Amino acid sequence: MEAAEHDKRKCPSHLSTTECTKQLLPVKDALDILSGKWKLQIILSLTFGKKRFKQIQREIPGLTPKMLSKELKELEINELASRHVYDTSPVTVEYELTAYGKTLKPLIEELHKWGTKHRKKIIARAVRD
Amino acid sequence: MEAAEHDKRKCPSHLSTTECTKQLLPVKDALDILSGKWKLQIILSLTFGKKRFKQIQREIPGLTPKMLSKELKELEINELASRHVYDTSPVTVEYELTAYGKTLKPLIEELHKWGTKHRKKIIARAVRD
DNA sequence: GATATCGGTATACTTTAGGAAACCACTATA
DNA sequence: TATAGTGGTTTCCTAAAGTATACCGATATC
Repeated sequence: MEAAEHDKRKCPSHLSTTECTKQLLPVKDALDILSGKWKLQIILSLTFGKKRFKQIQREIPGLTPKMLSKELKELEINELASRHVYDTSPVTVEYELTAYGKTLKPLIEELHKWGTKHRKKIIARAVRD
Repeated sequence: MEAAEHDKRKCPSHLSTTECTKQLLPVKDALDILSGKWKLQIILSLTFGKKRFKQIQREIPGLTPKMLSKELKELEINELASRHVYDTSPVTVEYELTAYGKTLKPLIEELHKWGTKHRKKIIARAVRD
């Protein structure tokens, strides 16, 4: 009975349908880290070194403090960036990519590679038609 | 003057700030293809072979025909999936990943790899605390 | 003749993401 | 004493994403 319920058209023979969707969870996690309007730009900005709050905001036109604050908190929660407060006046806060945060690099490069090919393909079609 | 305007803390020395953000466009393109609530599951479903509309819908619980229709159209527009209509009764429509659509696989695997590590890290921390 | 299946579409609704503007305590500068 | 900069928060609002439900014409089955 159990074996008969498995439909080979849906999933590879060694995986049940629910196991398949479980495989998607980590992919969605990774995607969540990178998607959204500002995350990539903020991460990119931090790949070039430590940055202060206003400094990031100035670099990224249109980015409001609310959004920046929210995104930086998420980066911290995910241990991708660290926050350092210095007791100066006015207070200095620096954000920095962690070593772990830097492990995103190959992933972003892979996205860049595929995206570049895709741009070419879509633009080529637009010219053709 | 022009050279002096370039801030090395922001971007690598060979790129201007605007050139940097241009580099992000293809990354965003790739991300757009994969993000959204259903895209990944639909693509995954099609990696196991041709599928009919209702068949996909039955495989993915919660997916409404409106969303499925919309996502399939986007996949078609991006040439990731193809649509074949057969003049049977009732009409048969099959969707299939194109060869190009299959080039997403290494990208999704990369996301899976990073996401799996990330899950472990975050779960380990949750257990620790 | 009623019901079900096929591949969708149409309309109305809720939920989430993001934007605009004002504001906070603190301090340095003019 | 006024102004500007620091790192944010709060409130209100709009736009986009997604959900629920009903419906369509065609045909096959009961």
